[in-house]
Amino acid sequence: MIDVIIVEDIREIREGLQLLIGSCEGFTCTHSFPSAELAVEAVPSLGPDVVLMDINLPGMNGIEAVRILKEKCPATLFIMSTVYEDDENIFESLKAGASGYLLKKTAPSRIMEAITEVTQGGSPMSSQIARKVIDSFRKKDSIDDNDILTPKEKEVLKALAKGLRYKEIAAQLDVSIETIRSHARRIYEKLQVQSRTEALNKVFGRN
Amino acid sequence: MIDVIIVEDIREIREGLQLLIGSCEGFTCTHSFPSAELAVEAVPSLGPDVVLMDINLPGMNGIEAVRILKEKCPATLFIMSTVYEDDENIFESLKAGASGYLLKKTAPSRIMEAITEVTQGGSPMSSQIARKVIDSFRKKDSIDDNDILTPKEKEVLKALAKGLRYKEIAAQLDVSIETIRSHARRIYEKLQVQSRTEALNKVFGRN
DNA sequence: GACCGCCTCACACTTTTTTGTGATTGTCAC
DNA sequence: GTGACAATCACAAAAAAGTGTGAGGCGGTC
Repeated sequence: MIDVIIVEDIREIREGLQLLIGSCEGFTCTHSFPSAELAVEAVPSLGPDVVLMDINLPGMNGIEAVRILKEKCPATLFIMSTVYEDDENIFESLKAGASGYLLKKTAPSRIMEAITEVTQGGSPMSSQIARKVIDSFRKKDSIDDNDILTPKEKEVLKALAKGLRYKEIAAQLDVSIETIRSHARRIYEKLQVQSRTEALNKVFGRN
Repeated sequence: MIDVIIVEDIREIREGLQLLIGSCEGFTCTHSFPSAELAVEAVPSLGPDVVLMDINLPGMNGIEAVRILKEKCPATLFIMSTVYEDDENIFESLKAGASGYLLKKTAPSRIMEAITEVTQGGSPMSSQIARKVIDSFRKKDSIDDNDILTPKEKEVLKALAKGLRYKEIAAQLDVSIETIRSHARRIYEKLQVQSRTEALNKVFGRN
C-alpha cells in the first residue's frame, strides 16, 4: 500500500487528487495540506511514501518545503506538481530533493503512473524536462552559444574557466600576455562583470 | 521527414532497426554503419536529424563517436542505444552530447517514440535512468557534502563561488578581511589548489 | 591541565588580476 | 575608401588575490 500526501492550495485540485489516488487500488491518501507550513509541521510524523507537492503556495513555497522535509524524511519521495517549466524551478526542486517533476496539465493516469514509478526507483518527468536537466549536465558548451562574444574571446573564457593564469593562457594560445589581458577586459565589459568568477557564473548560469 | 542513421555492429540488430525505421511513416533510414570510425567519417556530410548510437562497438566506442560528431554536427541529435545501465556510461554519454539514452531491451514502438520525442526537444530515457541523472545533479551544487572543510570554510567558499571580493565576504560575515584570507588559504591548502577558480572547479567537479 | 582543531586577526611580501589609455594590422561591409 | 570591429601588442598603475609567518581565544577531548 503506497501512502500519498498532497500539498496543494487550490481546494478543487487538492480534493480531486485525493479522490483520484484514494480510488486507485494499492494507494491511499489519508492526508492533504493546503500550505507548505502545515505540511512541514505534520508530514514528518506521518512518514508517507510519496508527497505530491505544489510549488506555488501561499507563504513558504513547495521547493523550500521539500528542502526541509527531505532532510527529516529521507525515505519519503517527493514529486513536484506545478505549472512552472523554467529551468530555475526545475533545478531548485531537484536540488532540494524532489525525485520527480510533473506539470499540472499532466493526465490523471500519468500521475498515478508517476507515483508508481517513483516508488520503483524512477524519476518521472516529461521528456522536455529531462532535456533541460541533461543540458545543464553538459554546460561546458554553454560558452559557445553566447552570441555576444567573439570566437577568440570564447576561447580565452574557456581557459579562464579552467583556472589558468593569464601567462598560461598566453602560452597556450601562443600570443602575448597583453593580448590575453585585452581579451579578458573585453569579455568582462561585454558580460558586465568585474572578475573571472563573476564572468563564469554569468555564462554558466550558475549564480 | 526525419532522417535517422544507425551505428551498430551486430548486423541483425542494425538491419532490423533500419527496416523498422524505414517502414514508419515520416522516417527514413538511408544509412547505417557497423563501426564508430565509419560513422565519424561519413555522418558529417550526411547531416542526419538523429543518430542511434550503440556504445559497445569494436574499436572506438559510441561515446567517443558522439563527442566527435556532436562537435561537427551540433544540430544532429544523438540517442544512445546500449545494454549498459551504469552511471559511468550514462553520464559520459550525456556529457559527450547525447540527448537520449535507451536500453537495448526497449520495445520497437518505444524506440520510434523516442526518436520523435528527441526531435521535439525531449530527452527520451527510462525513468530509472532519469533518476540516476537527477541524483548526480543533487550532489553537484553542494559544497556541504565536503567533509574536509569546516562549516566556516564552507561558508566562505560559497561566498567565493559567488564571486564576492574578500572585503565583501568579510563584511557579510562580519569579520576582518584577514580572517577571510586565512580561511581562503586553508581552503586552498585542503583542496590542493592555488586559486579561487581552481577551488570551485574542484568542489563543483566541473573541471 | 595539556593538546588540538576551529575561528579569529595582523603584517609583510609576491604574484596576479583588473583597469586605463593607447596603437597597429587586417578583414569585411557599405 | 571609410568605418566598424576583431585581434594583436604595449606601458603603467591600482586593486585584489595568494603566500609566509605568527599569535590569541575558545571549546572540546584525553
